[in-house]
Amino acid sequence: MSSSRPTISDVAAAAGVSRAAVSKVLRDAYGVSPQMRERVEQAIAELGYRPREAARAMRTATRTIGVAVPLLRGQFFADILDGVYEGLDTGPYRMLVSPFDHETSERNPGMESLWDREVEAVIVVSPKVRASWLDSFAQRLPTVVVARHDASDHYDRVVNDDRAGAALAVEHLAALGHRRITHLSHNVSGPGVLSPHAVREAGYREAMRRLGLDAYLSVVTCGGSEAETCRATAALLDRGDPPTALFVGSDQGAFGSLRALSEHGLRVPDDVSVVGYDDTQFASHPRFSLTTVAQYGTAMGRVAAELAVERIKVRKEAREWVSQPALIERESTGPVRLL
Amino acid sequence: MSSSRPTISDVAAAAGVSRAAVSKVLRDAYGVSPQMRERVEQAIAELGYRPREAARAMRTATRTIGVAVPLLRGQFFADILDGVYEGLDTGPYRMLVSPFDHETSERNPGMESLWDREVEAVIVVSPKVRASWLDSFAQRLPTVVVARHDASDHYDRVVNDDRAGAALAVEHLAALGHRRITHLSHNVSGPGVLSPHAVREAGYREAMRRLGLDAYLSVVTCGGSEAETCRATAALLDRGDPPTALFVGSDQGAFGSLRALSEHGLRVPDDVSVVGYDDTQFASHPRFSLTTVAQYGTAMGRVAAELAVERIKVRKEAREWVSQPALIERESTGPVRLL
DNA sequence: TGACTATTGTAGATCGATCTACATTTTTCA
DNA sequence: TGAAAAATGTAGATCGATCTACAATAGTCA
Repeated sequence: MSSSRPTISDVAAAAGVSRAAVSKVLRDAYGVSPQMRERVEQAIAELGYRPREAARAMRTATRTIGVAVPLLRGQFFADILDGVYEGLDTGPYRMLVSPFDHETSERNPGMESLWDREVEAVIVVSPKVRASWLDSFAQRLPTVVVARHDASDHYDRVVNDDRAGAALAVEHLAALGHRRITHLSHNVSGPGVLSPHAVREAGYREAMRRLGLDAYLSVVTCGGSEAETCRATAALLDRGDPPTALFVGSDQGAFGSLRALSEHGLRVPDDVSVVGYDDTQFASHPRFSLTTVAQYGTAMGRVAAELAVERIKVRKEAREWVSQPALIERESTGPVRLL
Repeated sequence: MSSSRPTISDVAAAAGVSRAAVSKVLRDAYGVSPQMRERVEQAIAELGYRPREAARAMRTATRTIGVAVPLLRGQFFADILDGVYEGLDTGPYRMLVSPFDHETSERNPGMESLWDREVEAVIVVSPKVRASWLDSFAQRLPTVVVARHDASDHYDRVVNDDRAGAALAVEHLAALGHRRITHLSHNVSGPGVLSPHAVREAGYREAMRRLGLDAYLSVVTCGGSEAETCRATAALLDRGDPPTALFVGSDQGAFGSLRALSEHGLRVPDDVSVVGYDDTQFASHPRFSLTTVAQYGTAMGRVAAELAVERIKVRKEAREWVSQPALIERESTGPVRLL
């Protein structure tokens, strides 16, 4: 009582009824007369009472879905979060976000913290942790993994057809006459991870071969930040014999490449064509006008939310949902320059 | 037991000790022999036991600080979240994020949901809700409000000196010879809110007057998204007599203005100079090279975290921390064109 | 040895909700 | 009217941790 948080007992005392009666009102349960409801609701309003989630969680499900994401830089994560929010907004589930920074290949602390808080399902973008860890986690708690290709009998997956997406990019560039197409890949994950970037790289190699461009295969691997990709691109340009086109593993990275090209005094697309991946917000800005492969992050988030809810309620077996990529042509790509 | 989550009793049974003994090991409390610790830890590992936060919260503080932010679009929010994470990373407090979308002027559901979860303090970016609501909330739970200027005896504030920031922008443009400087303000909040945008607008007016440019005062108000600011800028340009310089209330908005200028075939800075606010990631990209006012969002987040922790532990009275803005000159501003 | 202290462990109350089982009152209708 | 059914309310167990109070055991030293 007094200065600390009011409890259900305080409300009961104020309304002159039992704790059970208040609980019934809170839960909209059977057996409450209009008069009692009235009295209780007034007491609740007077005291500013709100039930403690922790106490509820002792007896009932939390109606909460947890989302674990790497620290929130990067437009693509924001797209996914938006989608999850949308997907849950109309239903009874709330969303709780646990950002994490210290993911290792052995464990994901963001997911563990959500497990501690008894969320009913977890949606996760976890690029580093090994698939076997995710798998054992998912045996305890319904889990939807976004943007990883590892197969699993235990967790749902929402993933883009990155192989097809890479093919779209390569075919587009090849159709413009490019042969020397370098792929800047962010495939930096360790063992036990089948990342989208690994699949994009495989898709790139496959498409290049299919188009008879084996001789021009060229992959540079670097981190996915703008700065790292900028550095990697600069190094590539400093080597003799630079490519006429870049297929970069993300928009974020592509912006870094554009920075490096600009600093090298090269024009886009006149000297070098650039294709990104994700179709993030800035790609469409006229200052970038970046040709890119859309994977529809918001839709992926929305689907992840739906799968999570489904899995809590009824479905037993794991499912996979694949988003179909589309090429968005803009002005960062053009015909190869004839010598 | 069996298939559901293991409890402390399961661990106790497996280790052949009492529940209290396990609890001691968990809390690193006094009175545990090395042998007992060994046995208990082994049982914990075997069962994959992790204590339920909800059960703990019934008896002890949660050691959690909640962060409530509008849905996560916008680089500036991401900067703040990063800062909060950094600020808490070394201490005992964890961070929980509650994104919200349906903030009204009467209440902020994200903050309420954190209160339900018994976080020990709340850090919030809440542009819409009235100050009086924040004030009454803060009387129940330590609260740090980021990016609002409303005075309060109950919550801490972390805020930029927006008046000075606006002056920096105006002075910079005036020094380049601009007179017809229009301010695109995102000051769209209702009553009971003293937003940074309101203060920037006031700062703009004050600086213009101080510089003898009263006659050129011109403010256009629009939402803060890129799209809305783009539309507002386009409308402004369609009116006759367009300004030679724009001071936009945010980088996000400034990117929208750049889009509109580009679509109108106007060059920056040759035809129109543009200044943003926030110094977000993309402002430094050569494709934008946006002159802007830095307010150091990451530092603000870090300070907010420190204030929150301080307030939980010891401090009783509310404090204000003011970040000093700095002008970052880039290539989106230049001398006014002589006719 | 025996008294005192330190160490190691446990029993059981407690936190604030939910919810079953049951008691009491009111309504229905033969 | 009176018995059955429906409506309304409460008592008290319960969830899984923490933590106080205390018991049992081991160690110390006059």
